[in-house]
Order: sequence, then structure tokens, then C-alpha cells
Amino acid sequence: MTKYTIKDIARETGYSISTVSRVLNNKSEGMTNETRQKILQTVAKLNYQPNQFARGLITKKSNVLGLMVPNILNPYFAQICRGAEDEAARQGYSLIICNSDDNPEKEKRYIRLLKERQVDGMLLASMNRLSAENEFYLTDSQIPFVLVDRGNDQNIAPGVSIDNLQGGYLAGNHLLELGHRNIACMTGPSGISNSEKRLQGFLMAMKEKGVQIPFHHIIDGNYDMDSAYSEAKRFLQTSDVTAIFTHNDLMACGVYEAANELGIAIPDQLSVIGFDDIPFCNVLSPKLTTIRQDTYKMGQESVNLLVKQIEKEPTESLFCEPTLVIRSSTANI
Amino acid sequence: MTKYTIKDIARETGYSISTVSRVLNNKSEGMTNETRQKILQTVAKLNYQPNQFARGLITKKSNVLGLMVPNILNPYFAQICRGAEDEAARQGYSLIICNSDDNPEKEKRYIRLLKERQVDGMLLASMNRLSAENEFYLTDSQIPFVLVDRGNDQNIAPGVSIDNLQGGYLAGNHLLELGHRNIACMTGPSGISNSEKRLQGFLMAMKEKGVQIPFHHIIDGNYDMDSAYSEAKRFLQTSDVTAIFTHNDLMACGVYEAANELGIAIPDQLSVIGFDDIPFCNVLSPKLTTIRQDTYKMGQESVNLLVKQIEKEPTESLFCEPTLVIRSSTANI
DNA sequence: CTGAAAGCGCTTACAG
DNA sequence: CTGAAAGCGCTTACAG
Repeated sequence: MTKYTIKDIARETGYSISTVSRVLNNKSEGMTNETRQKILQTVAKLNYQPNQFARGLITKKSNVLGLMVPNILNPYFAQICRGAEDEAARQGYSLIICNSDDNPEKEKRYIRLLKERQVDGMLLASMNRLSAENEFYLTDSQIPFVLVDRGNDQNIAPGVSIDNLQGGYLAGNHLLELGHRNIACMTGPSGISNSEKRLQGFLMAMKEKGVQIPFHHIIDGNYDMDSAYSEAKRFLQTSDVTAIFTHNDLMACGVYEAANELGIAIPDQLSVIGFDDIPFCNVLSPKLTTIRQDTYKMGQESVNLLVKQIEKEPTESLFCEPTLVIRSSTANI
Repeated sequence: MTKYTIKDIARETGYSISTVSRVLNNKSEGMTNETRQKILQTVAKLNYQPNQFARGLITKKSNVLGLMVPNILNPYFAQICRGAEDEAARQGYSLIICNSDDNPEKEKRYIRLLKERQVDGMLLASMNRLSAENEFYLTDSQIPFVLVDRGNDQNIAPGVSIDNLQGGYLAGNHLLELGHRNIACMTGPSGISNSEKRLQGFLMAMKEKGVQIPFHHIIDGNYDMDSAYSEAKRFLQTSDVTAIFTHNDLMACGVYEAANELGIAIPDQLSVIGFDDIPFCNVLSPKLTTIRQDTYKMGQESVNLLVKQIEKEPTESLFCEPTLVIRSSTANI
């Protein structure tokens, strides 16, 4: 094995380590081209890679970013992650991934851990807004962070998210226009702001048309497929709703499975509209009508925002517009 | 803001930095309990976190692992990632994620990058086996790595994978037992060993029963949904096969979509069997018959293997058994 | 049981 | 245009 240091390059080329360092960091203005070339050649020849521990100790930069999501198994977050990783790589950063399961204790541990890893910044798809404790910790640590998908409405920190109120409104309105009046709604875990907003927007649409939604038509979901399946199975057995709005596509998948087993035909007997537009919407049968987010782009933009913060440039939160994508899971009553 | 160093703790408590360091690293045997307590209290009070750059410079450990997958958007790899991240966190490691798109150039860049980040080891779901160049680089760098899902058959390095030959055989045999004789097979990208093995096992089963598979029934797939969709649409339009074996579930999704659009009923007119058993198998309609891998566990075990290597313990490659999961997408002809 | 000192491998003023 | 030296914040022999 061959573990070279900057000293080896200096000895090999006959220059000082200062000069080598300058070449490596592109601070070689005014330097002879010959010097540069010779050093670069030796670096290539020995396949030398600088030790980031030593470098980071001085520069205080790791070129690593943290990404906290509830669960990478949700294709929505996988797509956020893909967008973020692509953009991070493009800008010279690596991405550490953390799955919080929307568990506040885990979130807290991961945030501390990421700081200990000396990440230059964090992308947080955190429960609700941040807890006061986490917020204080982050602010006190002076570590740049951006809120992705959640919590951006409070404007505590820069973030990228969509107008969830509008999204919920679009979903509700679509169902109303198809003539539905007897509608259910399956939410995300309690305390998560985007789901609260989606519900609010949905109810706004209902109110506009004078449609009443009884309390028990608002089903507590968990943003995941399995619990949506069991909740839907329980609910649909005794209910006569003609449509359901699930606050993400994963839960719509669970509803499909339940409806299927109960012999309820989508969309003939039950219209279903989801949220997110994950890639699987098109392979569901019937294809899922949903509220679309440009998820990949949101991942990218959140990295852009974070990098700007790291570089002390001015930043501004990004709000994307959700759009209605009509497929085959919703129909006239 | 408050950025404390070990010196601050030393000053605050009146001890030397050596003593503080010992307490922090649990090397405080023989130390007065009072000393320990006092230091720990001050650490907690100031919310001190050691600088990992300084620590790593000496210990040569980052407590970070790298995970390279083709694409985190494939739920199979998301599950590998989840299993790996959970286990890594349990063992005190963080995980950097890289998406290679099965592009050898990207793989190479990421491997170099991960080393530069001073990761303690790498999990590689790499194209085929490693390229000779990458293999040399890794070996020469003395950096521990394990092969996940791919390339393990060559035994170049410790790895965790399944018996792909057996998996392909199980799939082929299942279709034969249902009476199918006119069968197609959609592979992964060329040069990826697990797909080659799956094909081999499949053909073995065919041969056993004296069934001929014409060349053009072996469709070049790409392990992704979109290309599977277009390939399937092209193929199914003119073909009279009664069954198709796709080398992963994502491609089965593409086949579903194509069949749907062509009005071909699954399983009545076309039996479909996939590979992996991603969570979406159950929401497809009909539910997808597939060859199951215990993917989450494979993610966990690959971290276990890697950590053992890092700690210089003896390791042994892990081979898991694939199993046939019969659902509703395959039927008697 | 605890401390003073060396050193990990870099970057960056400071000189010349 | 280039070098010698200080220092980043730790850990770890070496002493006592």
C-alpha cells in the first residue's frame, strides 16, 4: 500500500509543502507553469489524495451534507434524496442519509450526530416544524440548514416546499367537480404541518360548496402503506363514501389494496386521489389521479439553497406550485 | 454561538486536556470517579462535542461508511439502504449515499471521492464485479469494502448476495409447472452478473424440460421501469408468449403498464413473474408473483460484514436463499 | 492517577 | 514566485 502525504509530494518534486498546497488548492496565481505542471504530474503519478481530516481541521469544511428524511423507503423521499444527491455531487458535496421515522428522539440524535460528523449543512424533512430544542441547538451551533417538504410555512428557516393549502384545495375541488359530496380524507401523522395544510385546503374547498365533512370521515393515517391498508379496510367496510383523498400516494396504494380485497371498484364505486405523484402512480390500476410535486427538483433546489447559505450568500425560501394530474382513479359519480 | 474545544473543558474543570480526552474516550480506568463526573458534567453543561477532524487525524477513523447503489429510486436499493443505515447507526456509523446509474465512470469517481472523504469502508452494489482498475485501487488503498447484491459470485471480496442461479431456476420452473412453454425473459443491463446468473438458472430449468427459448425471447432490459415499458410494448405487440420472467420487479411494473395498454390480461393471457419482492408487489393488480430476497436483512448484514472487516475480524461472504412467492400474476395456461 | 509534550497532515499568514 | 513556521484540536506514548 501507498499512503502518501503532502510531504512526499514536496520531497519528490523538490518544492516546499506550501507550494504543493497552493497548487492543490488552485491558489497558484503568479506561479510558474512549470512548477504547477511538475507538481500536478507527481500528484497524478503517486495517485495522491489529500487527507480531509487535516484539511478540515483548518478550513472547517467537510464537503459533506446531511439529509434527514422520515424513511427512504417512501419513493417521495427517495426522489428528494436522488435530486439532492445529484446536485450535491455536482457541487462537490457528499450526502449522509438519516431515517428518522418521524420520531422526535431519533431526529434529535441524528442532528447531534450530523454535527459531530462536521457536516457543512443539513437538509431536514423534519416532523412538523423543528422542535424548539432542535431549533435552538441548530441556531446556536450556527450550522446552516434548510427545511425540505415540511415546516417551511413557519418561515423559521429557509426551505423548499409546496403550497400545501393549495394542494389540498385542488384535490377537494376536483372531487367536488366530479359530483362527489360524501368524501373521506386520510391524513399524515398528527403534528406534521404539510398534512394539516392539505386538510385545511381540502376543507376550504368543501366549505365553498357548502359540503359538510363529518369528523369520522377524517381518518388518521401515518403516511405509510401498511397502516393505510388496515385503516382503509376498517373504514370502507362500513362507510358509504364515494371518494377519498389520501395525503400521500403511498397511502393511496394501501387504499387500493383494501378496496380490491373488499371488492370495491375504483373509480366506479370509489374515487381515489393521492398526493406527491410518485413514479408508481402509473403502474397502479387504474392509474392514480394525484396532486403532483416536482420532487426531484425540490431535492436539487434544497441543496442549492443550502450551499448558498454555506457560502454566506443571500437565500430565499422556495415555494413550488402543486398541480392536479388527472388519471383514471377518479370519476363522475 | 459557542464552539468549545477540549481546552475549554480542561480550563473549566481544572484538569489537563489529557485527562479530559481520557474521560471522553472511556479510557478512564483507575481514575477517580469524582474526576470523571466533574468532567462529564462540564461536557454536558457546555454541550461540548469533540472535533472529528482532529480526532480522525490521529485515529484515522471517520465513522462514516459509503454506500454505492445504481439508483436509490429503485425500491430494492432503497431497502438495502434502509437496512444498511439502520445497522450502521446502531453500530455508530453514518452512511454516505452515491448513485452510480451503473455508469463505470461515475463508479470510479465515487470510489475516489469516498476515499477522499476518509470513509472507513464501502458498500458497493457495483456493476458486475468491479472493474480491474477499481479493484486495484481499492486493494491498494487498503480500504475495506463489501460487495452487495452483485459480483459476489467471483469471490474477489467479501459480499452478501443471493443464489441468483437458483432464483432464475425457481422462476423458470414455476412457469413450466403452470404449463407454459412459450416464455420470454427480460434481463438487466448487460454485464451485470446477477442478471446473467438469473438467465442461466432460467435456461437451466427450460433445458431440463426440453423447452427451447428462441433468442429473440430474451429481451435486453435495463432494470428500470420506463425502458421495460417501451420494450414490453414493442415485444408484446407481435409476440405470442404466454409468460414472461423479468429480472426485477421494477421491470415487471413496466410490463404491467404495457400489457394494460395493449389490452392483454394478466394472468389470463400473460403470466408475469418478477424478482426482488419490493413492497409494491402487493399493490399491483393482480399482485405480483416474484422471487423474494430478504433485502432489508441483506442491507444490515452487509454493514455487519463491513464493520467486522474494519475491525480486522475474520469475515465470510453471506449467500442468502431466494424464495418463490406465488401471488396472482401467474396462472395455468 | 494525572500532566507536558509530540505529532497527526494539512493551510495560511508572514517574510523575503 | 516560494519557503519556514505556526497552528487547527485532538490522542497517545512517556514520565512521574
